[in-house]
Amino acid sequence: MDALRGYGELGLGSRLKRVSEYMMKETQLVYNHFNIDFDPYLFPMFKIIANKDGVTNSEIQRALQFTQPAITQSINKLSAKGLIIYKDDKLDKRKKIIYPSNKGNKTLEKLKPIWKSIDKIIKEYTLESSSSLIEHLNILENKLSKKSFSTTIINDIQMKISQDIEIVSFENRYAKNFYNLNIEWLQRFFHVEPYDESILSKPETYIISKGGHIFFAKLNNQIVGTVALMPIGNEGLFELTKMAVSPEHRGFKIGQKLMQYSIDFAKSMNLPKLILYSNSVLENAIYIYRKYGFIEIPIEPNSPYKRSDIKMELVF
Amino acid sequence: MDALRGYGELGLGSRLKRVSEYMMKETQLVYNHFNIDFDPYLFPMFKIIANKDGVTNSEIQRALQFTQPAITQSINKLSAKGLIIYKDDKLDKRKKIIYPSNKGNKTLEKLKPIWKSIDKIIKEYTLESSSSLIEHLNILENKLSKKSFSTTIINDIQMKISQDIEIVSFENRYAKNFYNLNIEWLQRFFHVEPYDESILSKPETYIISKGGHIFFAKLNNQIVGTVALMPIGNEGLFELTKMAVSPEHRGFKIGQKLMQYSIDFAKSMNLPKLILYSNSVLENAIYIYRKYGFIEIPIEPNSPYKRSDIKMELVF
DNA sequence: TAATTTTACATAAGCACTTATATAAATACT
DNA sequence: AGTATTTATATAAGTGCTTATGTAAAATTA
Repeated sequence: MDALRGYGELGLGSRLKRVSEYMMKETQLVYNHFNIDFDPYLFPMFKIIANKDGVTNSEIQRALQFTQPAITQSINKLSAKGLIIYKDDKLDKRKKIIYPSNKGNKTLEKLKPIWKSIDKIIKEYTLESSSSLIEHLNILENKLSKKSFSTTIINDIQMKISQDIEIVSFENRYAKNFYNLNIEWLQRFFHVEPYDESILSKPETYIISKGGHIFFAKLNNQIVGTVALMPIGNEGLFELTKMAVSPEHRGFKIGQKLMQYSIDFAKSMNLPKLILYSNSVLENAIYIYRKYGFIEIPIEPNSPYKRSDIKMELVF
Repeated sequence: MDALRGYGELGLGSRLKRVSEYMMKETQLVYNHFNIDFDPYLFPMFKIIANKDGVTNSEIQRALQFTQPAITQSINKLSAKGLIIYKDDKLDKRKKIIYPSNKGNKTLEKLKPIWKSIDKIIKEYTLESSSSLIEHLNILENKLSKKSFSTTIINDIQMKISQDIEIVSFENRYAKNFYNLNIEWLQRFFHVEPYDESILSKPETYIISKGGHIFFAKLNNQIVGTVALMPIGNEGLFELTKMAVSPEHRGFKIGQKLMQYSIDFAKSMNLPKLILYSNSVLENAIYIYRKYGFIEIPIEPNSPYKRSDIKMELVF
């Protein structure tokens, strides 16, 4: 029982507000999912700044028809996020000319695929002929209530990226990527031991030459994730380890793609099972392990990694 | 150059917000114009309270899908305006049951024609078939930019009321209306003199029997305004005086309707001119006098009214 | 050239929402 | 019956806008 809908044209103002607020909130969730420090309400301003390369406060104000203090405040927010920089106008000392910063341009590149997907999905939802504005709103709200807007957008983006992800095997030129991808989470969560340094610096020596395998996720010719299968003991037991995804590419299910590939590979080798060691602070990783069928088993007192407090296995 | 429009589907969220905010603001202007102490954002809540006769905070919340604090705050606002009253639920002591107050019901009666007009105009603007939501928004915004929404609504209501207004001549049964209508503004702006009391209490004696005329504006069988033409001296000079409109019916151009009728009447009597005395604080009245062609002339030192500081005449 | 008006931007406070949290009463669980 | 959970409402603080106002520089006018 949606009272606002029952009011028809009379409730249009409140109705528009409700839909708008919903979409803003959901868009925020999408930005959060992809770890982008950006707010939906900043979108119109930031897009103008990005398009025009050098605008003033009042130029934005005229283009958007918000009040001038609203623009000033949003600009301050963009500046606080480090997305824009100012230059003083030489000819008119009152003016502050606004440009996207380097970080701003990087953020923009991350935002573009999201904006593209939003545009696509909204078109799917609203490019329909109808006999009134209210009917169009009904259609839109019905679609939004079936599946949340954020989920739809996130899935759409993940699917698109997923199609473009290619899994490749180790080559020497990827050694540096292997190091960089893994050192990031090691440094962030734990202390990097000398043994870590060795294994990450010389994967050829420590993994490949011992009969192990390293796979990489490649997106647009860029290495964005990795995982290794390392033999332990000499009974054909393999450990899944050194899984990492670039911070800029989290949220695209790249970890899951690597995991699926590793499992398929292990099965094709007729391995009886895979084991892995992890730590309970690595919640996202453990979520993936569980999702792909790994079950927690007791960890031996002298486990090979000091930092591990969880051992899991996947029996085929 | 409207950047938001240029963004198409991508800018939908911001776009909806903009249209919504515009309509809210304009609706506020309409309420202000008709001297109704009400806010557009209170509309959905107040309509539920009015329809259901006895609702709780959380029932409203479920019907509108706002957050519960939003409802509590709006209810407090409605209460502060005196539009609602509470009763405690006997069975469940947590609940506060909300009803419209007497003032609330009165306000509701004033709001209904406005809501009716808003619904009608929005239907005119949006009951059109189009191939996308954005196109519908374009149509709506184009129409809103041609003539402000508030002006359109106010004119529509004024026109409807104007058609229903009937001007009638003095009868004894209207004497009380003549008194009440005039005493209101006299008390509000000035001090009521004994002579005022006499003339307002006995219009028959002081105006009609001396060859004067009194007209009344009648709306739905209710007297809502008045004006008098009073002879002064014995050279056929008439003074336009005692013009008043009920506070509940201001904004409907009733004063202008009475003025037009008086002028037509004076012309039909072949009067050479009309004069009037007023005071500069009565800005709305003077606006009407000027609009209908009255010109300010020097006021005699011993004018008949202590409170007058302006004298005007309209020569035919 | 001096005085006035306009333009560009900033700051303060208010408003209608939000999230987070508190409190009391009713209901469900064991 | 006693305890935990849920429900109904209130309060506090934050957010993105608004209006109102201030300040400095530029443009216009006298």
